Amino acid sequence: MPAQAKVQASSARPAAPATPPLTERQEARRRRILRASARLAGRGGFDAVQMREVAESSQVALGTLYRYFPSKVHLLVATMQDQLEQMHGTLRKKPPAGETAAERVAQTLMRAFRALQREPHLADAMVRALTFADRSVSPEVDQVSRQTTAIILDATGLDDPTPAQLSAVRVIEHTWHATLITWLSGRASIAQVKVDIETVCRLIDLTSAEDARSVP
Amino acid sequence: MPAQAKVQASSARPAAPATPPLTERQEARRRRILRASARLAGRGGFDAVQMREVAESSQVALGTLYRYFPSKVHLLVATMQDQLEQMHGTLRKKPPAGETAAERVAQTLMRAFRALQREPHLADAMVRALTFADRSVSPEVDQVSRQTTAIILDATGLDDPTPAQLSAVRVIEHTWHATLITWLSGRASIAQVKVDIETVCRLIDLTSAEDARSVP
DNA sequence: CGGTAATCTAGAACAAGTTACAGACTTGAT
DNA sequence: ATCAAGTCTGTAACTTGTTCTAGATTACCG
Repeated sequence: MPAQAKVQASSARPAAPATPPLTERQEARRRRILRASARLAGRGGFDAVQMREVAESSQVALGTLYRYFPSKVHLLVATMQDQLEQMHGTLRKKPPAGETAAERVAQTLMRAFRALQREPHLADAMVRALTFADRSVSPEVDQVSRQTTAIILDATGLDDPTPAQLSAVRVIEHTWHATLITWLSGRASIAQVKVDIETVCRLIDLTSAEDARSVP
Repeated sequence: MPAQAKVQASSARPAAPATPPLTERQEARRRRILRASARLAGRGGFDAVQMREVAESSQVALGTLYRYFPSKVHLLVATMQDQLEQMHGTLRKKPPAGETAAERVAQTLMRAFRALQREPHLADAMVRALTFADRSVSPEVDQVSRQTTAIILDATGLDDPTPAQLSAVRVIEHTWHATLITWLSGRASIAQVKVDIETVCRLIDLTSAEDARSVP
């Protein structure tokens, strides 16, 4: 185990744990790496993101790449964080129109789904990395999870979710990832994905209705 | 691409596609490999299943191992098929006691969950392989999916599920895998897993109620 | 039984993730 | 401006999944 201080992700995230601030050049390196990663993933998916090539493509030595991102999975999960942030920004701009929370969430997720469809290889690389991640990547995966939760909660319009609603959101999130993977590996059609997303989203209305009933 | 005929899985599965029958020694080899795979996975999880070691441990040459299972992921997915079959057998013996279908499914899944808990490393290896699998493993992954669906449908007691119910079952299945992974990577407690499983299982009752209403 | 095609073995070779290391470059404090 | 500590670079080495090859062995057919 090397005793060097690990460079951690840092950007517009609010609750970042004690991260030594990066210099401008370091921030620039980090961005170059993430950009190269996304570009390569956009071509052949997970396998096309080769660490040597990422390093070369972002004009950074291999050792440096590993200092910034301690493994390929870390790199791809960070890439996903990055893309999710952008997506959250985009989705915020056009809030979903729907009667029920379920409709709004389903609509938002399908919108996100279509965005990812445009770059299926990139989506593949990111989601595979996410579900393949082991304990050593937990903090980063958690961060992605929080970001996704935020997107879903945004769509519901809820601002003080109950535990039951949070559970529903987690289930929706899981379903979103799983359907994405299933579609990416060609085992489900878009139509089926849509149906399943809509099915799971009803859990939001279900839990909301019950909470309303039990707190008169 | 090698032009050799690929040896395919074959055991008590009903709808196996044209698979040349294996000789006794071949069947024995296949079992030795699966046993070694499960044993190694039971120790260190995904990483501990090293192809050379599986080969050595099952007294088979590396090339032969690859003839039976064309990649590590194929091997682990096949291992999962194998374990699932056993588990389905076990679960059948004690049908779940519960008022609603949702309760019975949740109970069955938690029972399966506890079974996997006993060998967390093995579970880790299998589920990680399952979600990491790419298109080339689709048939095998589909088979695992069908097996899981069968377990869930068994628990519901339904014998002629509607499309809406099948969608609910898929969502439940996805949630089961995802919660398993989340628990295995230490990002969720058993309590949370239980809550989420119970949450998603209500979809079964929900869809059943609606189908009943629309077909008076 | 004899022959032939398929299968198996042992081991080398290759690919990509990861680690190690020596020397050059930056940064920050004095 | 200078020095010490920390970073970055270039490169080689190591690990493990995967492929390849040549030569045994086995299974099957007449």
